[in-house]
Amino acid sequence: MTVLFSRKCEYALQGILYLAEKQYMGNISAEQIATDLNISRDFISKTLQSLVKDGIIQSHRGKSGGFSLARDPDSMSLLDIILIIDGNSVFESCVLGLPTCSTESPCPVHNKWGPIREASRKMLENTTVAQFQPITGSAY
Amino acid sequence: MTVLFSRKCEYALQGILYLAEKQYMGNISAEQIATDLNISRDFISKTLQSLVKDGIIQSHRGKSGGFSLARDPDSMSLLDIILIIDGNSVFESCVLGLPTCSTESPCPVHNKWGPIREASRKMLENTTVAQFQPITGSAY
DNA sequence: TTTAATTCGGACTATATACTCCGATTATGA
DNA sequence: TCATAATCGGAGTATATAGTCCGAATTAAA
Repeated sequence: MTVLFSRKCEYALQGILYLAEKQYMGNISAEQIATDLNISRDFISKTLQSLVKDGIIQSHRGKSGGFSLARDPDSMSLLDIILIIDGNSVFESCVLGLPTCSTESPCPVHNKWGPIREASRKMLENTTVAQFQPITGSAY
Repeated sequence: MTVLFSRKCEYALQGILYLAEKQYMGNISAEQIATDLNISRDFISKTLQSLVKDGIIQSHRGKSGGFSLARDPDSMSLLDIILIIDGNSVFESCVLGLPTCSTESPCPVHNKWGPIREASRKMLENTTVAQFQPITGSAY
């Protein structure tokens, strides 16, 4: 079960953090990434492909091809990635799932939840991909 | 798509908040609840049935039967309900889904996330079902 | 120019969650 | 005692997400 973000989003974050770490090595194959992150090659491959479409990472086919970051990791926040993949429903939708809940007509929990929601959004917005290098030896 | 809790959990919270509001009316039928909350009768029924097993609410069969709270709404926190239905994975698991991430060997995001996780847990723990009455006229 | 390594893309399967259906059971009250 | 109104419980369907498979296209280097 996913905690907060979709599995696809989790894998994307893992993949990007990994690519940022290995940035100096140029293209890295899906095979290599899958092995290091202990994820199925086909699945991380699919996930990374969609990130290519989103312009977050680059890919190169053929021999010695692979994936690499498309943007400066300094200008890439975790929030950027989350918004692209999962959208902003995590930060907007009602916690109780009430369809009619909104800022104007808040459900019982809405106002209590607001500050926490804002804090997490800000944290993710202010945390860039670059901040995490090097991460080798950590939970990977 | 669910935001934070499972759909079952969302419906359970809605149902319990609703029952707390209508507490003085005694048994309320699944039919009635479904209509007021705009949820399928069969589904809210199933959800409430499992809450009966968990001892959170009571049920009575037969004519003029229905559901009612089993405990004092003052002593029922939102966290109680969430833990029973979704477990505590929301508060424990790694945000990035890394299986090896833990307090001892935290992933890059782990420590940044900690305070927010704690704040939300505390909020849910300190918010009782009783605090929300009456909620008629709000987002229901 | 050929071979090997790689992404790409489409179609497929698996699984968990969400949701429905309906008959059996139970209780009330006329 | 009978009709009615309700939960109970089990089995089924629907849908979204997760994950796999494999062949085609592409590229680098031998």
